[in-house]
Order: sequence, then C-alpha cells, then structure tokens
Amino acid sequence: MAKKSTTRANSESTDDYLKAILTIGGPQEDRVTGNALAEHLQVRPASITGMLQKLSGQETPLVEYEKHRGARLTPAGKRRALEVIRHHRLIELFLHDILDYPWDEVHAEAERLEHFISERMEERIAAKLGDPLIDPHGHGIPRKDGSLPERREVCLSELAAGNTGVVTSVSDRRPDVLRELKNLGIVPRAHLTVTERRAGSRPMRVRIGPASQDIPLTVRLSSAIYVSQ
Amino acid sequence: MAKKSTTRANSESTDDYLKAILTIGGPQEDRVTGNALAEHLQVRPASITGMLQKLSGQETPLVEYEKHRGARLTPAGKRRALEVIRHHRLIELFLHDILDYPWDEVHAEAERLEHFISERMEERIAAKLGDPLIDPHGHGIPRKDGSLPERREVCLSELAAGNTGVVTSVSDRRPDVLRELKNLGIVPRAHLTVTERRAGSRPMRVRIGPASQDIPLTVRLSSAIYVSQ
DNA sequence: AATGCAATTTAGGCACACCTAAATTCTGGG
DNA sequence: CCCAGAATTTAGGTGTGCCTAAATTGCATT
Ligand SMILES: [Mn+2]
Ligand SMILES: [Mn+2]
Ligand SMILES: [Mn+2]
Ligand SMILES: [Mn+2]
Repeated sequence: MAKKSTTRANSESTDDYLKAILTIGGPQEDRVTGNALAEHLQVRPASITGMLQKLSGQETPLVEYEKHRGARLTPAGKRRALEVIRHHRLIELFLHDILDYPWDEVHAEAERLEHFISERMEERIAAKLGDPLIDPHGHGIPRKDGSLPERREVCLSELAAGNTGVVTSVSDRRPDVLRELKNLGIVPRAHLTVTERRAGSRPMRVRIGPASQDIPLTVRLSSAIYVSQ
Repeated sequence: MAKKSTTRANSESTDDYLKAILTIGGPQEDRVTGNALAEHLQVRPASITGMLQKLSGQETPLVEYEKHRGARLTPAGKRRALEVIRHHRLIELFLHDILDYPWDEVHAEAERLEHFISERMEERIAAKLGDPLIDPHGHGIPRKDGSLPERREVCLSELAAGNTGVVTSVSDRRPDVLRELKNLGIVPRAHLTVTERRAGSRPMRVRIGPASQDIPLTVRLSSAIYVSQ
C-alpha cells in the first residue's frame, strides 16, 4: 500500500520558488528580490533567504544567488520551472476539456497536481489533447523541449481610448474575476475596443466584439485582461 | 503562483497509515500490530509508534491505540481510509480507460495522486466514468457514502486440483506480474480450472477459459489471483 | 560623508515524519 | 514461575520549510 517515497527530486516548495522567480523575473530574467518573492509566495522574507541559500548551494544549483543581490534561475532551474508550468497548463486544459471543469476552477486544482503527475501522465494528457499549445486562459503551454514562444501582449488597463485589440489571455488567479469575464464574453480571441477612458478611478468602457453597446470595466477586471493589437 | 498550503487536513503519511490499518486489519477490523504496519509501510517500528501516538492523540482521533496492544481505526479513520481508497481506484480506472494507461502502470500513479485530488475532481472523474464500482484489477470502488460490499473470493493458490472459478481480482502491486497475467488472459471475469496440484514447490497448472491446454502457474502468479467459485 | 529606514539576513524554534540505539514490556516454553 | 527473545517504546537526531525577533546591510537623501 505504501513504499519509501523518501525524497522526491524536487519538492513542491522548490517548484513554487522556481516558478515564482521565472514569473516575477519575466522574459528578460531580471534578478528577483527577496521581498517580491515573499509577497508572491506568501511567506516571510526570512524564509525566502533560507530557501534561496539552499537552492543556490546544491550540487547542481537551481538558483543563482548572492547576499542582498536577489536571485535568478540557473539553466537547470529554468528548465524545471518550465516543466512545472507545462504540467500546470496541460492539467488546466485537461480538466477543462476532458473533465468539464468550469474555467475558474482549473487553476487551483492544477496548482496542486502540477507537482505530482509523472512524466508518463504528462505525456498521456498531451497526447489526449493533441499536443496543445494554449491553455484555457490563453497562456502558452511550454513544449516538451522547454520552448515557449514569447508573446507580444499588453494589459488592457494600459490601453488608451480608441484602441482595438484581440484578447490573448486572462489572468487565472481569481475565480470571481474569471466568472465575470466569461459572462461578459471576454475570453481569448474576443475582440475589444476601448471606447472611453477618463482620468482618476472612473472605470474604462469597452465594446465587446460586434456589440453596439459598450460596458464599464473596473480595474479589477481590466487588469486581468491581456490583448494584442 | 503559490499560497499558504500550511497543513492539509490529512497528510500523505496519515492517509497511508489509515489505508494500511484497514488493509491489514481486514473486514473484521482486527487490531493491527506495529510490526505488521512497519513491514507494510516499509518504515522502522519506532516510527510506527510515534505516528500511532499522534494519530490516536488528536482532537478527533483517527486511530484507537494503546501501548503494546496494536491499533485499529476509529469511525473517522475508517471513513478517511475508504475515501482515499475510492480516490485510488477511481484514478486507476480513469488512467486506464480515459488516458489509455497500461494496467500495470496505473497503481503507482494512483498511489501518489490519491492524496492530492480534490473532492471536485473525484466527482468529475466518477461522473465521466459513470459511477463505476470496479477498478481495472477487479477491486471494488467504495461508494461516496463509504460503503464497500464485501467480496467472497479466495486466492487461487489455495484452490485444490479440480476446482473451477472465475477471476474476481488480481493484486496490483507488481507490474511484472500484471503484465504476465494479461498476456495469459488472466483478467477479472476469466474462467480458470485447476488441473493439477502437486506437493512441494511444483507449480500448479490451470486451464484458462475454454482453452484445451493447461499451463503452469508459479506461486508468484497464483498468489496474485483471486477467484470466486 | 552621515543617517535613517527598508530590505535582508541571522539566530533560535516548531511541526512533520523519519532513523538508530537503547530501554522496556510481553509472551511462550521450559 | 521464570526468562530469553521478540515486539514495542523511549530517547535523541536529521532534513524540510516555515515563523518570530533581533541583527545587519545598503541605499537614498540630505
Ligand atoms: Mn493557472
Ligand atoms: Mn491558465
Ligand atoms: Mn492500486
Ligand atoms: Mn487496483
């Protein structure tokens, strides 16, 4: 019924640190500060220090780290981070397309399972889905070889009035936001036109697809939407 | 990307201990000895003691335990054990039927994932499979309410010559054994007749289904097969 | 150049689940 | 009844990852 599951090659925590460094550092792979990591991972800064020391002090370090100068991924760390992200996004699509999960629930489930599926299962899921390249929220799925084409997308909240764009992706962290977006028809590939943009905290207004009416979008929503022009 | 996953209600280890106690204790739920648990879980006896103390000393104890007198599940512990077994067997069937896993690989994957899927995912998998009651190896899948009808099955290795039976289940731990059984056509619902049984370590011989020839079965194989007469 | 605060690191601890070695306790023969 | 050997428990440790409190360090701004 059980066996010696001693030490998994990469722990759940390690995976999460690597993903966080990749995400925060962005495509340019800037050095990431401890504070940013602490915020992102919801962990105290002191804990970050300890973990970075460990991750950078291993036989094959996953992180490059010097006191007070932040952290960045080593090639090995980046490889693992992309692998976990591949797991995450394949699982999301799988839950959505095969198990009929609503799109606001897939993220939480994938966030846990991404650490525990085998390479075999990754392969089977990818096959079942036909080696997909996009997850339910429009995010790119890293390929088996770790490649992930860069996107040219901007956050809708940064678009000025008059601009038009196609939704490329939406942030998947907040189920409530995802549900509202779905209701509004704001999903990847939808067309949006910014019809109004006032100063201050007045919500922007957008027209969705071929609609004749425009609707208001609070920052809570607009900042979760990414478009390409 | 991550969050405070502080303490899951039941840890992977806890789940494994509960499953082991249920399995070893059998349907009569005998008290299980520390040694048997140590053997089953591949852990030192001292570790068993510590864990049993913890599991029996909680707010709502999962285990009933008194020094030197072994352990048995409390109702709460049994409920959790059956829930994990339900997860395990649903996952096995799912991997086999939906993801086209070979039947000798499902056990290892399920053994890990059973601890991490949500109730939502359990529900979706069960729905996708049509609320199944039997896993790929012929084991019963506990129902949502925790019920699991008892089986009347005997191990093939205990059958005398001349007896006939229908395979009800096969042990799923050893991939190599499972592969051989599949090759021989020994799967749940197959008909077997014991044609020969000698003393000593001479392998028994069985006829499979309507075959005209009988084949030898070493104890390694016959002890993994359960039949009903 | 000085300083004052924010960011980071160190120190000391905790919970988990495991281990080894060294007690105990129990039990079945004699 | 007694006692050795087996089973179990206790004692003392380890590695992971987290926390709080108490240093440090570095940097922006005078
Ligand atoms: Mn996600
Ligand atoms: Mn996504
Ligand atoms: Mn199994
Ligand atoms: Mn099974």
